[in-house]
Amino acid sequence: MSKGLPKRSEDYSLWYNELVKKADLAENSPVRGCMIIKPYGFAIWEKMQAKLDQMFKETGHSNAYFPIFIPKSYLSKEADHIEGFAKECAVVTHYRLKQAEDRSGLVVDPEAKLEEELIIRPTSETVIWNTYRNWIQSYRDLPLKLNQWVNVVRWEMRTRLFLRTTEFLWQEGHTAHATREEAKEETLKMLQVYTDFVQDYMAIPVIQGIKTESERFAGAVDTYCIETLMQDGRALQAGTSHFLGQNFAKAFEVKFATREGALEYVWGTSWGVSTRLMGALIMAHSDDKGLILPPRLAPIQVVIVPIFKNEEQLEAISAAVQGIVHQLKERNISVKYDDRDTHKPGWKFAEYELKGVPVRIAMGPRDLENSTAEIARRDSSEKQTCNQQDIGSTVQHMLSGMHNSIYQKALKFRDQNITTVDSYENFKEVLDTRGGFVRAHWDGTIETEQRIKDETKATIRCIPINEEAKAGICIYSGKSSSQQVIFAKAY
RNA sequence: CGGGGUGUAGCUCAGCCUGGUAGAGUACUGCCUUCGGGAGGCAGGAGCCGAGAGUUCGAAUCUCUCCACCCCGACCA
Repeated sequence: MSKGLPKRSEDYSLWYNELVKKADLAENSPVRGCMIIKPYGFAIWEKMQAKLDQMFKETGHSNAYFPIFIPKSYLSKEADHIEGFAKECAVVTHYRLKQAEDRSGLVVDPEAKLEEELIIRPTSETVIWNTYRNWIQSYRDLPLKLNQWVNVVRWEMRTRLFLRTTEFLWQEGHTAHATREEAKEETLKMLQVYTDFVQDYMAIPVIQGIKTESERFAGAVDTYCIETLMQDGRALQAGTSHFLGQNFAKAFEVKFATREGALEYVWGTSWGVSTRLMGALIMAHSDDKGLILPPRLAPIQVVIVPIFKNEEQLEAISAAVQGIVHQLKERNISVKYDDRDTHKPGWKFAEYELKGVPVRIAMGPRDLENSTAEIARRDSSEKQTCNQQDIGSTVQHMLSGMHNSIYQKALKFRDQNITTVDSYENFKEVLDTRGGFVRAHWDGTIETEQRIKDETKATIRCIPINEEAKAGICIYSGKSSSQQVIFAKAY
């Protein structure tokens, strides 16, 4: 393991890239734009998955699986949907390879051309709604609330590990309802599930909002989102929940008989979060020493490092450590005892700081004499000496305190970096100097939004849904505006 | 697809201008001393110098062609 990480203040982007690699989260794959998620990175993703999956089940959803291949014709059925995804689809055209004539390798067998080309799912609305047509006949079949954990492919031009990759992992929920109200309620309920998860588990504050027409999901009536702010002042969309109206039901002829016997189109929603959350997790909290993981998602919550000169010392320390491990496991705290003699304590300290392990316990001969241990917090770098018998409770308090502490820190940062502006001059100045979220009045037109984007690279992240709408004047056009919206430069 | 850059040890790179036995740091292997914040010494293994063609007695180095990757722009969760 090489030493040192670039400093955030010097090159934030490089810091992120290096951190992802050095903390053993992920690396680039032989295929451009794809990533190899390493065991440590995947362990974090698994913890996210486990909690989210539980939350989905608790809100009445079931998991299912739909195929990765989608007939090309399906994509064409919803007009806006084609528009949004056509440009980034990977397409399967053949089903066989053969030996080249000159034996130089394998070539695509031109004889094996598919009758209908298949696209690799960029999202699964089409195949799912095509299936829902067969599953839904009556109001008794509704609501239908499914989720799937899968990979999807969107052929991106520029990629970055976790933040934007050609293939990524996500979950996509797809629900069907009898009424508009119920579907809207579902859309907002899942937005709230995401909000709770990101705030309570990832320790990142969010702004809930609704997307403008140009940022809306292709095929949705409304797209709701949660927006987060990274340490460099750029925004990151952490999750989206779409109210699909009857768009897909109409495209795929999904109708149901009402209680009264009338035939009506079904109302739909879809919602997803992806491995991009890993990017948010990394960028929201970590420092120049490495990752800072919120305790509830850390694969290892506590690491114990023995400090010893010889075999006898190690044995004596190990015996005392067993009691500590027991105390921690009793409290469902995940703990790793690193008694390797191949690395020195200082090396291990740096290593676990790089990997964001929330609490480190060090125990050496001096501690052994005093029945103590040294406990260090990753987020604040504070160290304290603790009696061995109190370690379980001390660590437990420390972990929950740490969650609150990093959340509060992120919240304070976020709030300090929301700037309200009343003029375009001021708007540009804020974007150029401090970045962050910029709250401003907007006249509601695509033209204004586009011009601002072209001139400043800032986009409308969302129209907040938890703020009182106050009328005003658009900073760009001077026309009337019904509400302030949130602008930012975004990932 | 435009504009710029880079390909040499697992990784980061020097060497190229001015052709002459393939280098450093780090990582790796072994031994000794160390061990409360990324230790030190000694020894060792490691390379089709991106690919092909050319010039030359001789090419990592000069010439040409190709390929790959990275950065900056146009698209996006």
